[in-house]
Amino acid sequence: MAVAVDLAILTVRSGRLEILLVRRGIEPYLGSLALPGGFLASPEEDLDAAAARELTEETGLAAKGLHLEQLGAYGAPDRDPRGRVVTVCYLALMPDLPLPVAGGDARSAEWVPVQRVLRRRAGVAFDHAKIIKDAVERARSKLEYTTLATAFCSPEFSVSELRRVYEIVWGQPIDPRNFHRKVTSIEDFLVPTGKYTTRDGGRPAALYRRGSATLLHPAILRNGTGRRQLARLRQAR
Amino acid sequence: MAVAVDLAILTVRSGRLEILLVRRGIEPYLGSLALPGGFLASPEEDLDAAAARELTEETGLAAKGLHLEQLGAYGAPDRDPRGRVVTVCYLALMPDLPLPVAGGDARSAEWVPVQRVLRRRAGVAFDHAKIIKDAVERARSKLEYTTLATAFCSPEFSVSELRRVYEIVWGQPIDPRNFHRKVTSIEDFLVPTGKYTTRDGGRPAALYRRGSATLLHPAILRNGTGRRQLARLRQAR
DNA sequence: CCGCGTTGTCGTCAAGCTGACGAAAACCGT
DNA sequence: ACGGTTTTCGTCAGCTTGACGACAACGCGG
Repeated sequence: MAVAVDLAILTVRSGRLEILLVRRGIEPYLGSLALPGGFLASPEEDLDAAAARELTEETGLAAKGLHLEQLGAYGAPDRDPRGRVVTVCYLALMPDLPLPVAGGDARSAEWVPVQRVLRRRAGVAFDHAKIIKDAVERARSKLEYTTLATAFCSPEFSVSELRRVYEIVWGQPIDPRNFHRKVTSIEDFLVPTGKYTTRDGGRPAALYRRGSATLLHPAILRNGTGRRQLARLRQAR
Repeated sequence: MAVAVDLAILTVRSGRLEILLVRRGIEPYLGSLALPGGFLASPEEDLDAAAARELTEETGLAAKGLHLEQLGAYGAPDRDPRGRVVTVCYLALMPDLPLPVAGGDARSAEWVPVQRVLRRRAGVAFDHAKIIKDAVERARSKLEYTTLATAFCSPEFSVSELRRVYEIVWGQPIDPRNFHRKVTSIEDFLVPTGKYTTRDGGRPAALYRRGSATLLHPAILRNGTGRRQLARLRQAR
């Protein structure tokens, strides 16, 4: 039985959540889009190490420093026409970096808006649509209770850049003032650099670096599901 | 490369969180405790289906109705001395039911307090200690924001039985009055049966069934990490 | 049958968090 | 200098939370 490792690499780019897909150069699904990945290089290779290796091969970037976590194993018997393949999928988050065009592999890699995949406007190979759906949902929910959103930001970022990450990943607007109050009050989430930027126009924004915190307390909750939200909707009719 | 499916079956029993382990009847690790599990029965078997099958084999209970979710894949190259084995582990939660002694397999199954494993007072085979640690942590955190605690309860249960589940899994006391207010105010979490029980002594307690809700809003947070908790600790010195 | 311990349920209150929103600060380009 | 824009600080009502008092409703032992 074959074991493969696939990667769901997400980024926030040009105002959208996008995922890195490759155009397959071999059968099956020749020519369609698919998650980057491959079979284990050697029987001695650790799963996590294989994922890191693939990540470097596809993006040309050191896996070090990038967030990489296991998403889950997918093993429906008919998911690969070549036979039984179980794939262990990993989720990676990265800032919008220029990719060293077409990874080490001959296959060409491209950023695809996840909405295109989720709305079935872009067909993907195997059961990768389902995997991408899971990856996006994992990212969305992890923004709520971890500091993972900073993984989408460059090393130094402003509060509004962080807010834009939340808005784009969740697909809903967030009040800038309340967001600012919240994130700056969480200990060890953001550490000030003392520097300022005006790259968004307007008043200069303070730049921060990631702090040591990994869990958010209290969490930053999405709207739409909380009871307060529901109560308001009921009131408003 | 071999693919196995293992099970971390948790229950709340005699005031503790316990896990179902089997004593191995074959090498390697003959005689030690290990998670129940096995290799895929056939190349056509789905991972989820294999997990459900193992669950039935080991507990004699229909997997239907029990909570079963994937925990993750474990694939360190040296985790099995026989060679390269990737195992996909599943987490199952169940109420304290009498097991039809020693599952279908010849191996004997027994409930082991997780504390015994986590504190290394009970050695377990392979990398199963790590898996069990992950399973317990998953269960603990899922109690916070899902209705999963009811999976540890019998079909009809009182608020205090539910509270005891939280107290035992989290290992910390919870105020009965606040807990009662909270869980009864969450919509579709508990549906009253109209029946009452006195099995805990004292005033009869209303019996409830699981409601249709799966997510808790707002979440029931563990103590010890929230900022309010921290603030209080600082105050108290 | 009557107190008493036990457990379940309802209330109250202060403190904290959240969402909605006003307003000022500090930059840009014209 | 003057709007336009973005950032940041405040304010306020409404809700949730934790701590805790009070009472209800059982079983039990005397």
